[in-house]
Amino acid sequence: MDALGDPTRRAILARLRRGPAPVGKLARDFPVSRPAISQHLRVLKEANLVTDRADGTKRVYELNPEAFASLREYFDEFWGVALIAFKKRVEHRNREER
Amino acid sequence: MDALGDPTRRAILARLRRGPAPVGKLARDFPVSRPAISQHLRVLKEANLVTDRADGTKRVYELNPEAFASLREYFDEFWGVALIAFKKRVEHRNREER
DNA sequence: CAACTTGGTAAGTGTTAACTTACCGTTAGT
DNA sequence: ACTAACGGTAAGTTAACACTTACCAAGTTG
Repeated sequence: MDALGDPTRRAILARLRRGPAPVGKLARDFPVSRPAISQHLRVLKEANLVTDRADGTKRVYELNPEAFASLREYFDEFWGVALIAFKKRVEHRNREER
Repeated sequence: MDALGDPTRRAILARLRRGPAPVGKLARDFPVSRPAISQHLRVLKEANLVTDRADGTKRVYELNPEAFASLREYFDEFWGVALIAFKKRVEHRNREER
């Protein structure tokens, strides 16, 4: 979640939706230096949002489907708890008004 | 999305799942000062994640359901695009292997 | 092997932002 | 009206972080 806080990282993820890409190509697509991209990719990798593999001298980064599954799970669970609590409050209020 | 970058703010949201709460109560539940909570709440409010209303001298903050709906929408759309791109790549690969 | 491409990392810099204390306005109760 | 409770805001400090340049390691190609 912390990894999603930075706009550049979100942009990198958005770019990776279209398919895997090596670091250099990503750096060319963005108005920041290649090392900056590398550092962002490290954060994204530590957050398990992307995976990487070597391809010659290149290193290809790709979206990690599992991460987004668990991210969605997180939201569903969060929202689920909130809904249950909301229902309980409504019931409680009705009971008092009776 | 930027608003979700901070752990304290996520904790505040998690607390608000259980129901609305005034600033002072939130401040007592967290290891930071009341002004810090106020500032976080302002960010959350600007991000439309919470709503607030006056109640005497208290100010009650509450989760905003709409925000989470649109947040989920965001993820669904994001993930949808990625899936479509993935499918296209698979088809393309099959065509080439033939 | 030599030259080139690619990318990770170290070191340094500037800005942001999360926190603190201090202060002020507003509402409630006696 | 006075006092207490509540909370927003201003000002200042400190730590985090997004970025840069410089350097180095590893792989590919002639």
